[in-house]
Amino acid sequence: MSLPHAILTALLEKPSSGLELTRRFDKSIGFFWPATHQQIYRELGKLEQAGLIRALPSAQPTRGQKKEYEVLPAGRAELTSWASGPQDPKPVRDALLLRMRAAAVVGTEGLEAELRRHLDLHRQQLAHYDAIEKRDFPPGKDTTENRLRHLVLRGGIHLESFWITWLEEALTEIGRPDALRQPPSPGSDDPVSPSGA
Amino acid sequence: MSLPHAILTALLEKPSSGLELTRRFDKSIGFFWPATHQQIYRELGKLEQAGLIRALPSAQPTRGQKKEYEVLPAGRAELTSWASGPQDPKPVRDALLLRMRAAAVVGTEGLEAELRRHLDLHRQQLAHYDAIEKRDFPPGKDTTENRLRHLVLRGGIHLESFWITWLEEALTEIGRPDALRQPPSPGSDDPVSPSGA
DNA sequence: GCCTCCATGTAACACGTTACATGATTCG
DNA sequence: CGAATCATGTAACGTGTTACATGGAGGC
Repeated sequence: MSLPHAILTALLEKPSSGLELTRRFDKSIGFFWPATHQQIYRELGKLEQAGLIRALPSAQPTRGQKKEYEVLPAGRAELTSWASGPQDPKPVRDALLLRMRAAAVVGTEGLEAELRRHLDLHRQQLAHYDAIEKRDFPPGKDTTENRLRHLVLRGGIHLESFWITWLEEALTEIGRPDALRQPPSPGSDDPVSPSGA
Repeated sequence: MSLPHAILTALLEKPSSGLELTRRFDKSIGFFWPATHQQIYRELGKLEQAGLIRALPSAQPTRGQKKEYEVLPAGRAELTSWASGPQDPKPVRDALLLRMRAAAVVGTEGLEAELRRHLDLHRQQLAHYDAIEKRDFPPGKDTTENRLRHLVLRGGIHLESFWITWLEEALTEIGRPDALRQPPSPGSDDPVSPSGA
């Protein structure tokens, strides 16, 4: 139930058409909630039907014609309530950690190269965020909205830094002398808990 | 395409029935790839049909009767290939960051309490991981498999630490003198980029 | 016999992903 | 007028989520 709220947020920041939203997602909200244009059109339809947004009257409803949306009071209320209520954090779901776990069973072939590749990608992303931070959040301009948006960006920065740190640790570790022998014995005991419980 | 591979990994570690898998997921693989029993049964069916696993002959196929699976050579091959090939990291998708962004538009009511709550949850999870680390990865026992599994766990530990750090930073920041005034002006400019580009 | 727990499963829906279809506008 | 681009959409599918259904085994 997050995409509709992401869209409401974006529309409150600035009324837009579907494609405009898509592009704006790609360079800001989409960093922590990506969405394709198909998802966005689908949600815009639902939000309009639910009476949370409406198409600006200026636009004709013919196909291929730009259609701008704005948030209605009910939409703002819905967003406010969603943003202020409790919501548990969603558990992590990460394929790289999983593949590492698989490598413990079927062998580490190709693993080191993959870790290096990911390390590089995360460094690029971090550089990207750093550039945005320099550009958009210079000292001063200290409004409440900006502080909050800055915090979100710093979340992204910390997250990329986490990956970089961990990947470097992992590369060091699997590079150590005896750590690169091939597939281990089958039938070893349970995942994180060889000692039970 | 990750759940089937998570299941193959778990089954290689130890042949199991659906419920056993579910329980083992809950305390190890599920930390970074959660799955409910319904998902697991569904995938077990697909994997069996695809010829990657098979039910152990000892078990009868009546409803309500335990059914154990083991991985076939084709399954191991599939897992090996999946674990060694390239796969781009999936972009982040996090509701708390999103809600913070929304709060920049509709106001910060309830935000601080929610941040504290999350902080607490992440501290608990970190404590949990720390306990597992102490129990399962004492110095020594330095096989390749254990090193890899330890690295995965350390990934979880780093990740929780990231959240704790960031949440503490956020709480400090929104606690600062002028940062808690109510809803900001509507119609402010673009998300991360008030200055454009 | 009844309740509880173990175990396997069905059904329906929500959401994300990918590929493709179609109309409008602009520019050479 | 033809091609490229902008813009909105359809369709089909994979996976995750939630609620519920069914059968067997053991204890009281």
